[in-house]
Amino acid sequence: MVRTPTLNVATVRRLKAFAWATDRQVERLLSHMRLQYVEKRTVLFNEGVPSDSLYLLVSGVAKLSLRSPDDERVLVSLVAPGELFGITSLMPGMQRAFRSEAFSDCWVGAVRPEVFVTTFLDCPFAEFSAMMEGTVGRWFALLYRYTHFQSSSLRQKLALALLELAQKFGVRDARGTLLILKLTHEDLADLVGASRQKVTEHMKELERQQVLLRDRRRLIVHPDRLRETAGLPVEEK
Amino acid sequence: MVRTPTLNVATVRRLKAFAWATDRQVERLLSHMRLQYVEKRTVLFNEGVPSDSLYLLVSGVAKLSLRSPDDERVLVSLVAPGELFGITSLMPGMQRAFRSEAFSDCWVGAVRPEVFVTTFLDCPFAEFSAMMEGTVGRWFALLYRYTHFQSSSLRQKLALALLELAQKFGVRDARGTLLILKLTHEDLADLVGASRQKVTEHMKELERQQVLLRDRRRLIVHPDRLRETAGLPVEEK
DNA sequence: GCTTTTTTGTCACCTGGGTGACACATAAAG
DNA sequence: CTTTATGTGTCACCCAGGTGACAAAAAAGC
Repeated sequence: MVRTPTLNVATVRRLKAFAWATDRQVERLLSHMRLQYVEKRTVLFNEGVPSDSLYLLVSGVAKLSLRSPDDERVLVSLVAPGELFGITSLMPGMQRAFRSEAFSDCWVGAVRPEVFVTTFLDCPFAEFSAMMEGTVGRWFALLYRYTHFQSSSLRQKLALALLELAQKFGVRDARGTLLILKLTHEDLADLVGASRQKVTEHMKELERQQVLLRDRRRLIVHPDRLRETAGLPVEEK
Repeated sequence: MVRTPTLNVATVRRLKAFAWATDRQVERLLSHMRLQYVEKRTVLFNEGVPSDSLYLLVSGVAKLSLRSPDDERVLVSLVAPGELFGITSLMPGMQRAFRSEAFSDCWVGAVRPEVFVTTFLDCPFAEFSAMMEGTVGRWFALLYRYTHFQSSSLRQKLALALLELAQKFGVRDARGTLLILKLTHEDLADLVGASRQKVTEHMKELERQQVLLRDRRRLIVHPDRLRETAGLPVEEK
């Protein structure tokens, strides 16, 4: 039989995530928090699902991971007691970036992100989350790329990097998406952490396979095919 | 001769970072923004320095990078016009994580983070930034680790990962920092993106070199030596 | 305690990608 | 239009780390 942990104001305030909060705030938060026991190996949420809750790990260890194309699992991070996780819920309409599961038996508190924000910040949730999106949103894109790099071949890394560049610097063009940037192979090599020579080889190869083409020193990429070579699920519109 | 770009309310509102803002807010922001021309290759800020400004890239391309232990440079990201960067300034006392320099000639607008936050959110900056710290702060730690992984050997990756674990799960102990977690070599392998066998080999090696030791299935690490093997500057207290 | 399962340690062997070197192409500078 | 610098393409060679296989050691079940 498992004993429900006491989760009172004093306990919570001892967590570093709440050191700066007032008693009243913590009190309000607790009154809105549903506490749940999560048994080892149980999945709390999966990557790709809508994110509607923010979690506080009360005890135990939680695990954030993702599944790579070749079905290897990447362990992104281990969450310690006192940490907040499931932070995508603070950005509007964002899906969960990682899967979360209990690494050991855990007690987890869940709150709606709106409650969390309005408790500590007295400003409308929508404003806060728009601000988050505009500022830290891009860090997520980065984190996404890097976590996916972990288990990828150079080809896949290149595809992933070019995809990100296409989103940022691409304009539609008759032949695909034109990158309005003059990038050298060396730049790309620095971006994916590889040698210039191998980047050259793979770029040639990608050209041959019609994944991209070059007009002068401008790249024109084909996002769908890039997504495919990166091993990502092809996005349906 | 370079022409100063017109930076009026309409222009700014067209940027996706500000699509949701009101005219009055944008107006206020602009009145506090110092616009500057940055020539290609010029460094705007270096990693490790205190971060006191938030930047808006008006035109051109900016580059975020870092220098790895072995002096390779990792190109972390390219910033597109309309994006905000230098976001560490939104978290209290945080240092710049990356170096930023102009990838091409740029026009850049700088604002104090307090102005930015109070303009769009009408809540005190201190509260906002404490909230940021508590929520997205850990994502930064992750991003930090992953960007540094880029140019590291397995040894260094392991050291980096263990260092992060020590910060989260470590308790001081007569012999060093005890990790209150039972991790298998396979877990570590998933964390650093390597094979179990090689992790075993390197862990043995690290034990031999007194960087860590094992008591049963509990790890006791020596953070300073880890930092050293990770190739990080040793932290002076 | 004994048995089963999970981890650890260590091989021998293979491969993706790093390195250096150099010719060729393209762009900038004059 | 030349010259010089910078980027590209392609080698041959090497090494860190992946893979598979298996024995020894620890844990977990019973």
